[in-house]
Formats: sequence, structure tokens, C-alpha cells
Amino acid sequence: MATTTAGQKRAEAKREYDAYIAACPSRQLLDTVADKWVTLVLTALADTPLRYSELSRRIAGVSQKMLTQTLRTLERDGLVDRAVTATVPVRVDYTLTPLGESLVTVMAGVKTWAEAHMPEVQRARRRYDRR
Amino acid sequence: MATTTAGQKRAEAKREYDAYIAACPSRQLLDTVADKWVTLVLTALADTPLRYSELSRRIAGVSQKMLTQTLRTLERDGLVDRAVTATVPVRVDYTLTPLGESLVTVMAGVKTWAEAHMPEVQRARRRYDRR
DNA sequence: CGGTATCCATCCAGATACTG
DNA sequence: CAGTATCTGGATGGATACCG
Repeated sequence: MATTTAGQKRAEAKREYDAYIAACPSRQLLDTVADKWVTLVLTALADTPLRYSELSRRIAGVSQKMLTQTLRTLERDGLVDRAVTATVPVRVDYTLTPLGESLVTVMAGVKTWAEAHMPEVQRARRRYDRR
Repeated sequence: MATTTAGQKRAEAKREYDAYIAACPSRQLLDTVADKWVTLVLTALADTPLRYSELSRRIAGVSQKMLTQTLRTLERDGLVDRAVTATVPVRVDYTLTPLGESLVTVMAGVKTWAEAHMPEVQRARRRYDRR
């Protein structure tokens, strides 16, 4: 029988909406930016270009895997530039691209909002948890 | 023996940095906002207050679990107001708080950046993937 | 109507080991 | 120095069933 369960209907609607969501630019930006290591790497590079080892020291606590993965993503997205110097041992420098810099600028705006309003959010949380 | 492995050192550094990261307001904002359903619910409520059932229809594809979970989080963070009318059957209305509205405003700014620059990011991705 | 409660598959971050 | 390869446990989201 061609019975359609609620789950199937939702699953179908989900596919449609996932496509809609995936197409939303702000959603895509979130996917790239809303990551712990991404924000840290971007912030670290905001001041000055850094080598791989400098980044891993500056962002203490990051594993090689995560640092490399993050840098690859940022490079792929055109936010970070990767320059290899074929010395022995190898030297790799990471720089913010103009696009990357413009993103860091926007993130600063978000940070401003957060600094202004997060205390309020935290008060709301405490209030909610106390009830 | 008191040998300290690289993993242990990194784990320790991680704890310190996690605390640092957790204390960063913009990081905390990201934790609350960088969520698929959060953005959708906030956007849906930007225009007008909605009932639970209206939200679940408007954000097709969301499961009850995720919708409820998202709304609870938003309520806890003071971004959304939940009003129960004790009729039979029950009626629950969700409204953006002033704080929630100000967040939606900021998100609009991010959206603007995304709309302006995501095409560039996508070109960068295609370029990278083609190499 | 507006939820809980529960179970389950899946994805992903982190740890470890190895390499050009 | 700057990675790659591989494994695993814990969190996360979805499906389903039930409730005031």
C-alpha cells in the first residue's frame, strides 16, 4: 500500500529544506566560520602571517590533525594563503588573503555584539536555571 | 616515572585554552547561534510570533525533538519568549524578545557579508578542487 | 496540541603512530 | 618541519512510541 508515514513526509520535507538551507549564503558562511579552530586560526593570523609551527604553539591545545584540517579548509575557501618554501626542512607560511581579512573584520562586528550582550544572555541563563 | 608525553602536554594546554575559549564572548555567541535550527527559528520569528505547530510547519523537516530542544535553548538564553495559554488543547506562542530581535539584526549583517562574499568563496573552492 | 522518553546510527574530534 | 594514516569513544541528531 502507498501509505505515507509522518516520518516519511518529514524526511521528504527535510530533503527539500536541507537544499534550501544549504543554498542560503549566511548558512554556508556559518558552516565555514562557526568552528572553534577556524575562529582561533583566523584571529591568530589577523595580526601577522605565521608558520605552521608558530600557529600550533600559539593555538595551544590544537592537535596536528585539527590544525591541518582547519588550514586546508581555510585555504580551500580562499581565506588563507599557504606558501611553501622548499628548504630542508620545509617551511610553510600562512597568510590571510584579502577575503580572509574582510571576514575577520565582520567577525569583529559579531564579537562586539557578543561582548555587549552575552552578559545579558548569561543572566537569562542563570535566571532560567534557577526556576 | 614522571615522564610527560606530548599528548599529556597538549591535553593540559587544551584544558587551559578551552577555558580561554569558553570565556570568549564571541565564542559563546557562536555556540548559541551557529546552529541550523536556531537560525531558522530566529528567522521565522523575526516577522511575527508563532505557535509551536506553526513553527513546525514553517520549518518543515525539523523533528519535534530538535524544534523543542532549540526553542528551550533560545528561551533559556532569553532570546525567545514562551507563552502558554491553558486552554484545552494547550496553546503555546513563541515571540522574539528585544534581545532576540537585536541578535536577528546582527545576523542580518552577517547575512549581508555572506551574500556579498560567498560567491567568491565558492569560486575559490572550485578552483581548489580542480587543482 | 505540545510536548517527553527512549533507542539507535552516524559522524567527528582527539590520540597515537608513522613519513617525505 | 610539516604533515598523513588509522582507530575509537562520546556526543548528536533522527525515528518512534507514549503522555498530560
